[in-house]
Order: sequence, then C-alpha cells, then structure tokens
Amino acid sequence: MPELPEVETIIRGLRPDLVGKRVQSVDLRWARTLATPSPVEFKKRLRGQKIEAVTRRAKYIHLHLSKGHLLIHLRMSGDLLLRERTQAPEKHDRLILTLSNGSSLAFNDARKFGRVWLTDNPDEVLARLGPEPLDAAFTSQVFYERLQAHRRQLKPLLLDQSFLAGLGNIYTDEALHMAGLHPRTKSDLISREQVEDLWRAVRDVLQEGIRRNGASIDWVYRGGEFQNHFRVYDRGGEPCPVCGTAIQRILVGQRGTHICPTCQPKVGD
DNA sequence: CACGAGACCTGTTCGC
DNA sequence: TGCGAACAGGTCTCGT
Repeated sequence: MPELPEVETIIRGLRPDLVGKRVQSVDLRWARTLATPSPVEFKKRLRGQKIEAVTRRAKYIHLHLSKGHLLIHLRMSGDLLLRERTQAPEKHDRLILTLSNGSSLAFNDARKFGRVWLTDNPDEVLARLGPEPLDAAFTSQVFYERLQAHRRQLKPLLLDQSFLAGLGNIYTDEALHMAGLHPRTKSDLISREQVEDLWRAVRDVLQEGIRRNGASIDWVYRGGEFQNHFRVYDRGGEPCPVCGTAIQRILVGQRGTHICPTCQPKVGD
C-alpha cells in the first residue's frame, strides 16, 4: 500500500501521540519482521526507550529514540496503528509496542513483507537511498543529470529507490502520464524540457497525494482519498481524463502499468 | 550495466 | 457454489 504520501500521512497522524512516550513492553509476534538485531537484543534495547521524534525518509518511518533508532518499512501491506492497550491483538499484528500513555503501537502486515530495524546508525539502512523528491536539493537539473547517467526505461528507474526515493507503482504511473512520457522511454533520450515536465509532475503528484492523505485501495484501507483522483492508475479500459482514449494496462519491468497511448507516445528506441 | 525471473507472503477477485 | 489462476501499494538476489 504505502508510497511516500501514505507514509507521510501515517507519520503525521501518529507523531502527536508518540512523541514523548516510552516503550514499556515489546511483543514480537512474527520474528522475521525483525531485520536486525536478534529478538532478544531487540527487546532488551527497546524497552524503556523514549520516542523523541517521528520522521520519514523515503518510505521508511523513523522513530528517533533516546538511545537508538527504530526504522520501519511497510512494504506492500504494512500499516502502523495506535491501539488501546486493552485491545486484543489483531490477526496480522507482527509487532506491538506498549507505550507509557496507555496505548500501544501495532505494526500490522498481512503479507509479512514489512521489516523493522533497531540500530544506532540509521545510515546503515538509509544511506543507499536516492534524493528525497520533495527536498529543495532535488532540482530539475539534478534530476536531468541523474537521468542522463543511465540508459534505462523510465518507469523501472523511477521505482529504483537508489535513483529517487519514495515513488511506487501508483505515483510513478500518475507522474509519467502527467508528463506525457511513455514508461519504456530510455532515461537518456528525453529532452531537458521533458525532464522539467517530469520533475514537476513527480513533485505535484506527490504533493497532491499528501494533500489527499494518500491513496487507499481494496481491503488495505487507510482513509485517504487520492484513489478518487487517479488519472490512469487502476483505470484500464476507462477514458483518459485528458483526451478520452481508453487507458491501457501493460507490463513494464514486471509491474502492472497504466498508460494513455495517445498522451504517452513511445519515443526513441 | 540493464533487465527478466523468481522469491518472500496472504488475501481478494476473476474466469470457467 | 467451487476452485484455480491472476493479481496486489515493495524490494532483494540471481542469472544472462
């Protein structure tokens, strides 16, 4: 479910309830959720820690603790929820932290792809990430140079978190449609003007996603409403909002991809 | 280096 | 209704 706007929505919601609280107890219900350290170490080091800040880097949730850092990646189906301490664990809860204010923080993840790290050096996990797309440092010139440095299909490149951090399948399709670019276009073949359009599209679509509290599809519901404003994603067969042509669903880099064949003509190759 | 296939998992939806 | 196949918001590793 979660891409940058969904993760941003989650941390904004949780932050006021988490900052200043202490971890009283740790209930690890699916051991493989833990990337590092060992379960025994994890519990020992986490208990008693105070949550000092809640931030986001790309799709990672970052809890800054009095000593150490808890990083959480929700992957496909993860969710982070505040519960009443008295509430019984739910079916897919993988980790539950009981907090000092009588609530608990539950990491729920049906597909078990999500991961949690407890580390003194968050860079061990985050260092390989590319630029943060909404950062002031991510200029269209930086984007242009990075695109030129590769000869790859645009969509898989935009999904590569070491190239640009935070986009997922939804926002990539939306941004490429907004910029009028075909997802298979080679990254070094687009003009400076097209890069400018794509740069603006990426930032606009992420900001719109955040403004609408993210997108919620299917049974993994979070209360966002961006799903009601998709231009192409999950809209195969429906008319393109710009030109009316039927939206196509194709496969690019093994990911379902949605394009308007009129607005996003193939280039180069 | 770029790309495809397969793995990791469970749940929902679609087609027959 | 039943049942298998296809598919899902992500990322990693391996082989070509």
